[in-house]
Amino acid sequence: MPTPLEKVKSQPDSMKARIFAAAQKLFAQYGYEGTTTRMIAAEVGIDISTLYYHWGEKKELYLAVLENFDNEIGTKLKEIEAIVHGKSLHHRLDVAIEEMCNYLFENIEVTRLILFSSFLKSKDTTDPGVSISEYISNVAVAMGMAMDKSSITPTAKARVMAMVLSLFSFISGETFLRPILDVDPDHYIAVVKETLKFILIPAFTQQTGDLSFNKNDSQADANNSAITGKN
Amino acid sequence: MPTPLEKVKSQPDSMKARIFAAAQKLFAQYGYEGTTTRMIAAEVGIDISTLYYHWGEKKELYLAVLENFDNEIGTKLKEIEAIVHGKSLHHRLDVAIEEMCNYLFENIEVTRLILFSSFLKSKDTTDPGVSISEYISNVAVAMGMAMDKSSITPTAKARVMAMVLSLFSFISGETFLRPILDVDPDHYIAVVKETLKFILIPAFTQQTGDLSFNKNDSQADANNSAITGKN
DNA sequence: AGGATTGTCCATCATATGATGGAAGCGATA
DNA sequence: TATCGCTTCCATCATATGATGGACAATCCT
Repeated sequence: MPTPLEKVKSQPDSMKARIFAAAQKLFAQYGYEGTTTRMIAAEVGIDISTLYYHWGEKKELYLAVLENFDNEIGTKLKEIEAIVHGKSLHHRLDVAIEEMCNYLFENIEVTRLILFSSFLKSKDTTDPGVSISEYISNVAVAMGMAMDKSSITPTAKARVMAMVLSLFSFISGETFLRPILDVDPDHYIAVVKETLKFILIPAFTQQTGDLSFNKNDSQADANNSAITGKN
Repeated sequence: MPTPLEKVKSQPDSMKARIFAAAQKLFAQYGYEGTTTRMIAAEVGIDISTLYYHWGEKKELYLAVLENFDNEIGTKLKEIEAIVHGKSLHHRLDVAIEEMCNYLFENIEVTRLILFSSFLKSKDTTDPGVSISEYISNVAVAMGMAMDKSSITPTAKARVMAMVLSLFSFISGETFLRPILDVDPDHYIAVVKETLKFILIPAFTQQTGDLSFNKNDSQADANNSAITGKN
């Protein structure tokens, strides 16, 4: 049975869903404090009263946006895990980076939102909070960095975090970072994927002995140091 | 000759400097919109009029905070470059990560601020903007990824970006991430350093020959032209 | 048709916030 | 002491914002 939010989203033309979409976009662009109910209403082209009629107070709308992301990201992670289950770590990373990039780039606003809502303090005491921690643990287990979710070392968690942070940063910062790279949106996605693979795959597939979790991937260090050439 | 801002900071007990410090802290915690002049005044323990007397409008104070960071980070990067100049890339990365972590952890608020001010849109048209782009180019050149600042490929810039983003994310998100790792502050710094080295050093020093996953970028070129090669 | 329900907007309120003017305090100097 | 300049605070304003009540219109149901 669908959650109340799923029911709303299943009718994208409904006023409640249109308001939701506008709110998602604006909250992500300007943050919670920086977004006013009037901005949201204007984006939809309605009166603020209509907004309040459908959603009640601003915070309710904000929480719905967060809750929605939480569900979506969880579903997406399970999807990816199903695809790559049993494959080599190298292959898993490749697919995961590819898939997560595609997904998050289609939802840049939400990606921004989750990063900011996690990092920025709220003056309100009622912090919503998305279950990022849960996902990190799941990924760590899925990558074979721990036997189960209760026995994950801080080191392992931090390494998964590094992956997530890189990914989220590149996508959340697109409007800021892309002009620096001076590429068009499609190229930006490609560059980000390539960069993430460049950064992450060597780290996780190397044999360094201090990794208690490395199981099925022995990537001999080919000493093709193309970058170290200088000096 | 000191800049106006340096002059202010040189007298830490002066009202103007105390206001500056409080503003820096609060802007970083709550963002620009989420911070009110009354909050800043309350933090210092003064009336808002006193704040306006010393700094004028809110935006002026905000810009000063950004400008200050801009100067500090630029200085720090030059310091690090001076220390590691001529050393191996591995050693440079090791020192740079160590030094930047130490520095940024001593200035978590400012680190947060710069990340948010870059990533969050402002309703005001006058975007301040810090010269991140400049620093990325400098680092790319310093790492031997390009001959000069005018000939840096998007790929090279993106790789430097990945370093910067990881670093900034881990530090900006400390209040959110540390509870997930469940470690004390000192341990958190250590874990972050170790994780960044784990992630970054293999990528930049081993270069396992396969950027095999991505299509076009065939740059198996030897020496430092692998990245600098303009396509 | 007639009434109820639903959805939308206009007008409005209460509060928070950016900003200012003026009075009062305080120290230095003549 | 009197005066001046610098600093701080109180009172206040104008606007923006979250939120609400009520009027009006459209739709549905009998």
